[in-house]
Amino acid sequence: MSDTPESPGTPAPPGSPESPSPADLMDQLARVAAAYYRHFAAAATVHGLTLMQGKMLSLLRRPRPMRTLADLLGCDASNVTGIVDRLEARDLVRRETDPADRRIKNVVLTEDGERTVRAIRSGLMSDLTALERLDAGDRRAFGALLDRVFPDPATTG
Amino acid sequence: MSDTPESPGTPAPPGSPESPSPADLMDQLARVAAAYYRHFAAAATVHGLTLMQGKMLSLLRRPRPMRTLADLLGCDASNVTGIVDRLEARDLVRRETDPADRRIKNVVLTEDGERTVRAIRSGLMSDLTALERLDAGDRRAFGALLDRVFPDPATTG
DNA sequence: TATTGTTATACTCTATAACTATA
DNA sequence: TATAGTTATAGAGTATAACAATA
Repeated sequence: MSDTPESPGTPAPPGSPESPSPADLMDQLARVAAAYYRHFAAAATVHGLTLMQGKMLSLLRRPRPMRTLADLLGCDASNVTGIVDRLEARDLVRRETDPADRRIKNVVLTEDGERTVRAIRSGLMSDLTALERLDAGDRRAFGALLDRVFPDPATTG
Repeated sequence: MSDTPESPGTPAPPGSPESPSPADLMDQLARVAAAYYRHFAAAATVHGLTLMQGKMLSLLRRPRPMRTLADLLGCDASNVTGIVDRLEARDLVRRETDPADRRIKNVVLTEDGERTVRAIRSGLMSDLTALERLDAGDRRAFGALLDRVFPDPATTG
């Protein structure tokens, strides 16, 4: 290995009592976000799904209008058509026209889709064994810090 | 807003002293990773760059072989060719053949590329204002927890 | 008129396989 | 032989603009 990806900036030396700077934390968040998606994509690939298809399924704990899915995925509404098309072709989701507003199509998990979502979550969880090793105090602290840095709109507003 | 993305699982009620479960933290990490990339992509878009192009530039604090870039991005080597092509066409990076091993091409930031990287990082940092508001103790605790859950290969090995 | 979802289009990202050139 | 990088290909994700159906 002739080219190690050493961490950027000037992190504190091992065993030092110094705190990382905000910029150091930003770099660490970049690494963590990349690692999370690497694990998630691997868990989705096991079931022949892409990252986006896996994300989509994960959003369907309850039926959602196409439009809402676009907002939650952070992509244009036109993309959702194709992603849902491919999931529907594999019988993982269904489109159901909303009786109250016939413009809206709610996307619903099939039984196969529910099984797949559970399997992806379970596979991901078994990759994140470090979470299981945190004691209750660390979990509370970690959750609180994550929430401070990226406030949850559902919790906040 | 008729369709709120309420958090999954059974999170502790507001003000409760209860700790989130490992599964709750996994969901929170999903939310955080998505939020990080939403901010990062927005910072890259300001400069007319895609998420992958922005990621690529961010890896080039020092020159890197194409192969290493593929490993760091977690994609096939053949993709790097195209991504670097597009960045090179915009004079943000250069390819330089390694004198010691003429098979290797090191990708180097141009001055324009360096400016762009700084601008992206600065734009991202100003989106993550919550990081600036953490005191030294919280930063140290947050960094340590992030490292426990996603160990840094550079620090660990 | 406004909103939901689809289609058409063009571009980017992606993995696979086959290739060139270096080692 | 093995490795670094490229090309060709096909499929998936992406935004934009134009459109139909519904409100």
